[in-house]
Amino acid sequence: MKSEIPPNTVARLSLYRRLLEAWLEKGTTHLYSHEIASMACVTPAQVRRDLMAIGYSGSPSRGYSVDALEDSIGRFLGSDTVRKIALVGMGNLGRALATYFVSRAPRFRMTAAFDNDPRKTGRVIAGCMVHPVEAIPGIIPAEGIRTAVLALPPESAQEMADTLVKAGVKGILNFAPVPLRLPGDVFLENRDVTASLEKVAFFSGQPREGN
Amino acid sequence: MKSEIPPNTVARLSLYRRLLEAWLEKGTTHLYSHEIASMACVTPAQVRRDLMAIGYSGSPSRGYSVDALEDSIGRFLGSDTVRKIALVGMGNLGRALATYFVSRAPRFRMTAAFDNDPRKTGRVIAGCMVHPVEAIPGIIPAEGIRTAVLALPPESAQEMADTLVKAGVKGILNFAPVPLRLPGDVFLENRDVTASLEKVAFFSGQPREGN
DNA sequence: GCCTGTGAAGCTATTCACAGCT
DNA sequence: AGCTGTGAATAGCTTCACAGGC
Repeated sequence: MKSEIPPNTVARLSLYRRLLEAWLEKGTTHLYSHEIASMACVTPAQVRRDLMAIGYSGSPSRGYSVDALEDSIGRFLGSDTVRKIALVGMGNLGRALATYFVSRAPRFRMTAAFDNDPRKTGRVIAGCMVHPVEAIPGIIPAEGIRTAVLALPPESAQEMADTLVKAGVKGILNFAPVPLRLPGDVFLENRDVTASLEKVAFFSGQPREGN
Repeated sequence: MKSEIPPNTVARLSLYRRLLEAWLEKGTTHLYSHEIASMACVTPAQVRRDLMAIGYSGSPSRGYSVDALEDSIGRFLGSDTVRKIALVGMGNLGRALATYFVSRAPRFRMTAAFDNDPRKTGRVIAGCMVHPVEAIPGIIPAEGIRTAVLALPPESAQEMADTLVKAGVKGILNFAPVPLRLPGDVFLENRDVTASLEKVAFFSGQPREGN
């Protein structure tokens, strides 16, 4: 095989799609790459490359068909099928994420949530049924869940990640502030909020050249 | 000027530092690059490059002094001085972030929080005094705040970002799921959670080669 | 003229590989 | 022998710039 999709392209496609939906509702039928680029705050060349990656072609005279492109991105990302997600950790961050996903990312289904606190398990919190972590090996394969979000304290993150991978998870979005050691066939995205803030704080101090 | 620090290096330094602190408490005095690398789940060469960037040198025989390195990173990141942060948006995510920072990132001070909901303003929530957004132009310059975290719905994110920049903010950590158009001298880090989840879900489906 | 699609160039980030030190 | 520091190589991502089409 030759062609790989750059991860950043996937993230941008997600954004393009949301922008296109807004235009669809307004009845706009066609957009040029520079118009999409402007809304997404990227360069027009970037937009064309990204669309090239999913094999979608526009017309030089009219640009891209909003309707067909939205559909094309949707099928590429797989959002026409239900994508089941597991959430592990129902602390402050976990609850906020659950609420966020339910209201803002309806294309994902938060199929199951897990926590080790018995005061939380067995209840529905933020729209998600919370199970004890011991139920992971049973529920994940039974539901065919392949994607998990970790919102855990650093102490238990690695252990839960191992449990998830053993149960068949192939992609983890990790909010715990520790690195995870995972097999190479599991996709990992780290969102260490402390490190992000450190980065921003650092460059807020440094003077930067404008563009 | 010639040398620029790679943003990713800054994020990793934040991680190294936290790892070193744990070893300091255990009384370990020296570590080799491959030991730090193993804990951080990166390559030894990456660690040496990162430390080279801050001008810290180890010894081929003993490795890096945990104590001196921790200190060196701290001074480089500026964490010996108080770094004031403003948080804008006290919804579910904002509250979770505030709680998280107060307990897990004590080197940052959440100096002020802002929200436009009158039921929230004037109170202390998650350890932060919440002000109305109209107070931004007064408080930000008075406190000398240069860094802000945005946890807002997409509709108001751009407007609040503009207000913050006008008030002197030079770095924004954006959790709103929209791109922000900002002057080139303002550092921007986007943490669009929907896009992150989309990326992970996409690659959870695709088979990937191991390492 | 102004657009798309895309080879080539340019940047940035990471890893290799080895000289030099102890 | 096994480490660090680093030039050189590689990989990955973004932008340039232009051929080709309406």
